[in-house]
Amino acid sequence: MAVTGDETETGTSGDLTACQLQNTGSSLPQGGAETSTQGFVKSANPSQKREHRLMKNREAARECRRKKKEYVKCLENRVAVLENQNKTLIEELRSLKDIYRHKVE
DNA sequence: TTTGACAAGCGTCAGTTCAG
DNA sequence: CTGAACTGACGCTTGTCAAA
Repeated sequence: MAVTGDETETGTSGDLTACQLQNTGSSLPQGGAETSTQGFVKSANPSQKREHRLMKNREAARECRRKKKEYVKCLENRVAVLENQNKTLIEELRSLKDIYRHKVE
């Protein structure tokens, strides 16, 4: 056996932490250099404010999609690893059953 | 070559969440 | 309470591919 031993190691425990989507960066203050932005927002006229808001949202949407894509890829990885692990365990069980049967006979 | 179906990516809006 | 960030939903554009 030891067919997929290496893969199990990269998978299970690692992916549990790697596949987190919710709190990876969403609630972080994103850079922290908001002072200039705030100054701008206060002095800007409504159409400038709107433009600024749209730009911010555009970037946020892009980032959101990037994170989601990464998360999905991570989950798919995890599925592959677990499927391999499952296959290995089934094989192992079969061979143990076989050994047992020969002993009994 | 043309055309229709499909997937992927994008921008925008609206609703939600959270820090200040 | 308010402003900023996040995200689901919607419509639009673009690229790819198989069938005609």
